[in-house]
Amino acid sequence: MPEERPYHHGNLKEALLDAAVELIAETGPRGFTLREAARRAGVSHNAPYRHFRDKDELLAAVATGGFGRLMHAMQRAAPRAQPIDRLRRAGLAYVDFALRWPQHFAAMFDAPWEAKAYPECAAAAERCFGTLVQLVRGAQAAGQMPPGDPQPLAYQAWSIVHGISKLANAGQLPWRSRAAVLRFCARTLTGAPKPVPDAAPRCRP
Amino acid sequence: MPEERPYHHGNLKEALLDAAVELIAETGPRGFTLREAARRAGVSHNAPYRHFRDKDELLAAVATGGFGRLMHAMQRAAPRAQPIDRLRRAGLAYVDFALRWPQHFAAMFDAPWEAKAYPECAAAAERCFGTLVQLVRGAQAAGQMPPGDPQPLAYQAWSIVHGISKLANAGQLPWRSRAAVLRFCARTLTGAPKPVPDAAPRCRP
DNA sequence: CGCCGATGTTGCTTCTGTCAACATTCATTT
DNA sequence: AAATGAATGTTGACAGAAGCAACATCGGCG
Repeated sequence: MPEERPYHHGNLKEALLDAAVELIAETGPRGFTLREAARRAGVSHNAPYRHFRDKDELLAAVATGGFGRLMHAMQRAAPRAQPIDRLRRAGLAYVDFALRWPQHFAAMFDAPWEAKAYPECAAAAERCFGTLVQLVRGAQAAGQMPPGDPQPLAYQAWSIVHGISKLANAGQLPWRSRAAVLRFCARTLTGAPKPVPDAAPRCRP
Repeated sequence: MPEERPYHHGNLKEALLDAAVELIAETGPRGFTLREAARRAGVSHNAPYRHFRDKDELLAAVATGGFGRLMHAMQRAAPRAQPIDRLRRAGLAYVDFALRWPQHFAAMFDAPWEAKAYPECAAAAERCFGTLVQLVRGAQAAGQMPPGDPQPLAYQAWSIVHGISKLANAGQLPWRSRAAVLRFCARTLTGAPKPVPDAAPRCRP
């Protein structure tokens, strides 16, 4: 196996993706630069064009990878807990992911008006959402969520964790530690203090 | 009052802000360019530096204005309805704002890791959140929300509408019309189908 | 009337994305 | 085994943008 990269480097595509992820983690999607990624991969400023049509395609590839990681993080969360708890843990995993790699997360969801042109990325996002729907379905089957179409419920759950993630990353939430934000998220997901509760009379045993 | 701008244009700062808002609405914060803003304002590419330290400061000013508009939109929402309904309407106004000016909304919340350096912008965001807290307080006073510290409740409400706004703008929600997204938001805020209900033994008379 | 600070302009330098032309290597075919 | 063509990388160019410096123009001050 050729460990030396005399001229053809071997797996530039992977190296570029890694460099891009690293760069984005450091300086954000905005500070990210094709040339700097090439520099870090040890190739000339034009080598990336042999593997990606343009800058946006590399960004899209990074986002695609992010959706994969996010999906696995959600799937790994408490795989043998009660279905409803699996869903909650998956939500916490979502927020945890967003807080650990805020820039990567931003690359996945910001500047999407053009990302729509990358079907692989859209498919990865779709799969990611699909696991959420599956989790909701599980909770429904266990009678822990109201029956019916799971999609609206999944979208609602997604909205909550996504909102917390985005606001936290934007520095708009008052908690500074990841643990504190996750506690807030857990409290919100448990629904103890319903965000905007129904005005109907509450049942208290 | 000098209506002519022979050499000194009179109110370049305002004109630049307007041009920037317009430009951002067209091409997004990413496509935004200081030089193009200057071009639209009819001045040379370096005139903006007399009014803003750099590109980011102009962006921050645009974001600051956005927070003001958003706040007013929330305050205008159903000013004489039931407190809990005022809160819901304010949430809908939030999402409506985000959907109507997605790029402006993005300028307010994306790339914030650096926006923190602009105290005016942070203050505007703070005021914006403050009106939300006030609305929650009103609902609490009317007995329509659980008593206690209104801040966590306000943050939860904010997270929901923010999540819906961001996902919708990212094209991740399935509804294509603004009205449909707003209906989804209204349903979510009414809380009829709780997103992730408590797993604790349910009280059923 | 002459000076000064504010505002606007022209002209650079550096960096980036992208195109075009050229170089190197590998695999395959003869 | 030598040659050839497709991948893959490299060098060099150009346009556009951010930002710095030096210069120009204007209004208000003595």
